[in-house]
Formats: sequence, structure tokens, C-alpha cells
Amino acid sequence: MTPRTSAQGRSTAFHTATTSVEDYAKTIYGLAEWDGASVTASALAKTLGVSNPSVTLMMRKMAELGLVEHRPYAPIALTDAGRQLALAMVRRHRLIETWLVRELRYGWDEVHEEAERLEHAVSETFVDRLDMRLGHPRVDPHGDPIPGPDLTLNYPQTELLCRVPAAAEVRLEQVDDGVPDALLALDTHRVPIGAHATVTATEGGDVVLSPTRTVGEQAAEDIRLTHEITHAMRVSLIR
Amino acid sequence: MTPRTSAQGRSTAFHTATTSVEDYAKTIYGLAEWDGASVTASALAKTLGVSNPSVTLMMRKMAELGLVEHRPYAPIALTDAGRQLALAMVRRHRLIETWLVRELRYGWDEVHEEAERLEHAVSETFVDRLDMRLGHPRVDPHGDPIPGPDLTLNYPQTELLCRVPAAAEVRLEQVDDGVPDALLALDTHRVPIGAHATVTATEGGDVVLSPTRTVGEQAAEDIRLTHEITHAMRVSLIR
DNA sequence: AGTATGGTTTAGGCACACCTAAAACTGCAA
DNA sequence: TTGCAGTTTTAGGTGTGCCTAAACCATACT
Repeated sequence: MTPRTSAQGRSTAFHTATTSVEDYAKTIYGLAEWDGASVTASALAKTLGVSNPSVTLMMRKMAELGLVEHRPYAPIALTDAGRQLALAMVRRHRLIETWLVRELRYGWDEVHEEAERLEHAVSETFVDRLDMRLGHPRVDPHGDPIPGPDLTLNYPQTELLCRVPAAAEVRLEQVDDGVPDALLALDTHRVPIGAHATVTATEGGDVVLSPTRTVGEQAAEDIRLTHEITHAMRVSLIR
Repeated sequence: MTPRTSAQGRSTAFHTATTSVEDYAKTIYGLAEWDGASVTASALAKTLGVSNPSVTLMMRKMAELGLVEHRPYAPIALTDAGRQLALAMVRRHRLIETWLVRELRYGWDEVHEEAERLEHAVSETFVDRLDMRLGHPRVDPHGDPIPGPDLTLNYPQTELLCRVPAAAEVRLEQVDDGVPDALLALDTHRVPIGAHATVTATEGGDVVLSPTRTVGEQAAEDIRLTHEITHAMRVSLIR
């Protein structure tokens, strides 16, 4: 493949970003953001589905590009430039997903893969026009906030579902679109973004969610969720 | 870049097609189709903007994949499989352009580059849904016919403008979206696809086009077109 | 027919991104 | 404090696609 600099018209010094570089930046950002943990080389390798040495090599390259901070054997962090690139990719991804669901009638569980490819192919112009056409949405179909044109992102006060204490009452805010099982679980039990529920039990990592019934709806059944799934959801605590 | 097999969900044996292979197939098809000439290695190299040896190597590869017929030192031709791939790419390209113009308010002179990148990133599913949303258009914004889902293509009886005899009366049918000057010329002189005109003079390859004035329109001025531009337009002869 | 001229192919290399296997480092535990 | 386990990095190698320079063939011209 050509030394492909993916989409043209990138705003600043991102001309050098290849598809891979974009993916690495986005993944580092996601790991740090979603989990709040410090990013290790092996976590990155596992998430991206590449070997450990590949990560080392890429980190050297991205450090030279000024996108990551990485001293040997130390954890990995994005620089400001790296974060900008990551946020630009997140913006692309989420706008594309919103569009696929709204206008091409994709299911919310189908959009991830498609967006994953498209986000590397579209231009800055495209993103801006799409944003305009969609009416500057602030949240994508999975409840994830969409960075604005200035790449700022206002996260609501949310918590990973797997970290919520038992007996808490919560509102479902976000689902990680990269975890099909999580989307499927919510879909089959008819639990949409914004649904209220009580966390009734926690044992061995699993969580049981009791949806609070809404006026005019039949009582939904309890849902048992594995750790992998509760790790892919974010909720806000009520009261 | 990964041995990227571009978009998933390709119908038949195209799983092996990389972005480059797709571009080669499309270009070979375009050269053979638009000009009706036999495709030489150097013509291909020039059109694709690569060196001659690169073409040789790629032809070897594509011959092994069963996409082209190519004996050393002989001209290049697509096999049936190769033509299928090319038509699939043409379909993608033209549907995407139609969509960009209709729904994202792109100018018809802006869409080519964007479509060029997107066509390698979208899935079969995406193409089908786009086709449905657009109402199964049969022609793109440049007047080029769009292959149907079965990849058949009905060309109207057209002729390259540069080959039309002087004093002929013609109807503008297609413009090659890859030639910005042609699009610009038509745009500035307000000559849309479907316009009628008389070819009033031909000298040294250049052509002068006298638009036939339509009811209620002011008489348009004559337009002088270089050979490069008349080579990028197709017309049907009236009577 | 013999040679010149051009297009075509081989030869040798580079950049990107990935891999496995082996060496090197960190930090915790005995 | 020393050793070991696990992580991280180096070393060496693959596949794709591109390049320049040099050899090759095929045809057109004298």
C-alpha cells in the first residue's frame, strides 16, 4: 500500500498521519478516556489486535511525529497534538455513525465496522458538511458525545457500570459501540439509551440490572450482564 | 499499511482486491471504455501516475488473480472477473458522487476526489442502502450511467465530442468527472448535461460549441474547447 | 535485411506496517 | 539483596506497492 496519508485537508500537522497512526491515536485516547487508566504497550497491542513489538515500533514513530510521549518501558500518553488527532477521529467516527443510523437505516449494532473504515477516508470538508446536514448533533446513537468542530468534548458525569455500587439507581448514558455483545444485550431487552434502572446485585463481576418501568410500559425483566458488558456501558447516578 | 482488502462483503472472489488493484481495474476499464482503444502499459502508468515498471508488476499480480489477460509486451485487457470488479467500483463511485451532490451539497466539480477515496472504504451493504435511498438513480451528476446491482451498464449511443464531425447538432450526455477543466468550462458557461448545441468549427483539435438557445433563455455564447476538454465529453447526435 | 527508437520488462531498493524469537529491563518477593 | 516473572524492546524477516536504472524486445525506417 502507498504511504497513504488518508484523507486530505487535515487541519494542522496531521498530514503525516497514516491510517494506522490514526487508529493508534484513537485507541490510546479511548483506553485512557474510557477506563481512566494509564496505557501500557500490551493493553494497546491487545486492543488493536497487533503484536507487542509492533506497538513499540509505532510508538517510536509517533513520538518522532510528536503525537505521543513515550520513554522506554514507561506508560504511553498522548501529547496535545496526539489528543487533537484522536478527537478528530472520534468526531469523524461518531458523526458517520449518526448519519448511517439516521439516513441509511443501519442498526446501531451494524455501524461500527463501517464507520471504522470510512473515518479514514473522509475529508475535513466532508465531516463539516455532514455535521451541518445532521444539525450538529451532540451525541451519537450510542449516547457517546461528539466533539465539536473545535474538538472540545463535554463528558457528562458518568461512571462505568461495572464500578457502580450495588443498589444504586442509574440512567444509561453510553454504550461502547465496539462491543457488539453490549449492543445486542440492550437491543434484545429493549433498553434504550436514557433508560432508568436499579443495580440490584453484584457478584463476581456480573451485574443484574432491573429496569425501572416507565408510565405505560410493561415491566421489563431483570438483565444479567457479564463484566465485559458492564465495562462497555456508562451510567449516571440518580440523586 | 496492512495487506488491506478494503471493504468487506465483496460479492465473489474480490476478497483479494486491495485498494491499488481496485484502482488499476477501474482505470483499465475506463481507458478501454471511454476511448475504445487497446490499453497499453504506459497509458495505464500515465493515467495512474505511477511508473511503468510498477504497472508491469501489478499486471503480473492481477493476471495471477485472474483479473487481467496479459502476455508480455502485449496490450492489457480485463477478464470477465476483472470487468466485474471494475464495474463494481464504477457503481460505487457514481452512487457516492450522486449522494455527495444531492445530499451534502457538493459541487459537481468537488465530488471526484472525495468519491475516489470513499469508494475503497464502503461495504457492499453500504452501496445497496445508498442506492435504495437515492431511488436507484441511473445516471450520476455528470451524466455517466450507473451500473445496476447486477453490474450491467446500458450506455446510450454516444460519441466523444472530439470525434464529432463539424456542423453536427448534438446533445451533451456525459462529462468525465476526472477532468476538472471540463467541469469548470461547462459550469462557467452554464451548459448543463442535456443541453443542445451545434459544433460550429473544428480547427487543430479545438472545437467551438454554439449552444442552441432554449425557450425563455437568453442566447448563450459560443464556447471554445481544447482537445483535452472535448476528449472528456460525450454527446449524442441529433437526427 | 539491419538498425534505431520506443515501449516493456528485469534488477535492485525503499517505506510502511506487521510478525516471531530472543534479549533486556522492571519491580516485586523470598 | 538477589532472583525471577512478566513486560518491553531489539533483531531479523514478510508482504504490498512504489521507485530508478539498466537490459530487453518489437516494430518501423532506411
